[in-house]
Amino acid sequence: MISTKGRYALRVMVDLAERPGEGFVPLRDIAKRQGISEKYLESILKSLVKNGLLRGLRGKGGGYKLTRGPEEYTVREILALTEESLAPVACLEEGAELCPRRDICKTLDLWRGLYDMINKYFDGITVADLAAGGGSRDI
Amino acid sequence: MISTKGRYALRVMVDLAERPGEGFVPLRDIAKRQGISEKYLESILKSLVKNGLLRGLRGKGGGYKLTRGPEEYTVREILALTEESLAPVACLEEGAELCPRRDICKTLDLWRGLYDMINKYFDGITVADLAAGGGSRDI
DNA sequence: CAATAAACCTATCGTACAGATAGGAAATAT
DNA sequence: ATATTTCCTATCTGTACGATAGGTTTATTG
Repeated sequence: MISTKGRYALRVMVDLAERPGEGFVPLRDIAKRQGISEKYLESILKSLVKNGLLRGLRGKGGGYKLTRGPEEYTVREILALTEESLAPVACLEEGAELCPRRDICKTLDLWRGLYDMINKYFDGITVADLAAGGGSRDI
Repeated sequence: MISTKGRYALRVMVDLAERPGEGFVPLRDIAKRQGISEKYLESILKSLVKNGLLRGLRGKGGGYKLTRGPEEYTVREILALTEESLAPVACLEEGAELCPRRDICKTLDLWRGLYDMINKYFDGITVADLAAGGGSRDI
């Protein structure tokens, strides 16, 4: 289950991708457009800045901007930062202690296959894809 | 994230599938083999019985048995019972209130695609597949 | 009929984490 | 100087996961 943190992070990235050349965009504007609490969003953007996906500038005229082109961010990269883990089961999480049943477990391959599939899916979609494709296709 | 409930349920189904023609298998034996607390497992099996995936018989010589052939249970069916929801995001859960941003949301299609993919994956694997294929392939 | 073995039922509990809120400190512009 | 904005730290609440405990009903067996 993807948390609001990850979902909000993606929406912010798309929001910024839709404003190329506008320089630094203040959190306030993003939060208002996206209908997300400013304070909560702040904590999310902090981790994106810390990991170099965004640049933040303080003071008047400050805000946030992308550090690369939208096509250079994969969905996976963003979710990996904001989610605790993308692994579908605890025993596949990084740093998990080795399951004593791993050699006889009849379900382990099921989870490995799922994990692989999800990772590939998220790897294959960029912020640019979301900005271009998403939204109301149901016309 | 799949909970222990769903993971344990699958392991129990496979465990029973590996014992065809043994009649009713007591919870005690399953729990011991799988290394799971009896009491906890009990609550999981209850829901499987209630939904007709297993038959339970009380009293001496009682236990649990499959109600169909192992190839007639899909993984999805089992997980759907034990997991609260398989939807990757809250807005896709059944009975969720309609998101007011659903027509402009740039990420909704991303989640729909993921949900579809996961459902198809789980639909395509049966308990018989798990019993046959899983485990140590790394020989 | 008594004893035993098993599923069934109800209630409780601790812990962790998601989701959020609040208040202030530091930096940048005008 | 003042306004604006990110940055930092701390705190709070509800909820669901994961588990445990004790008792009740049903069936078999000697």
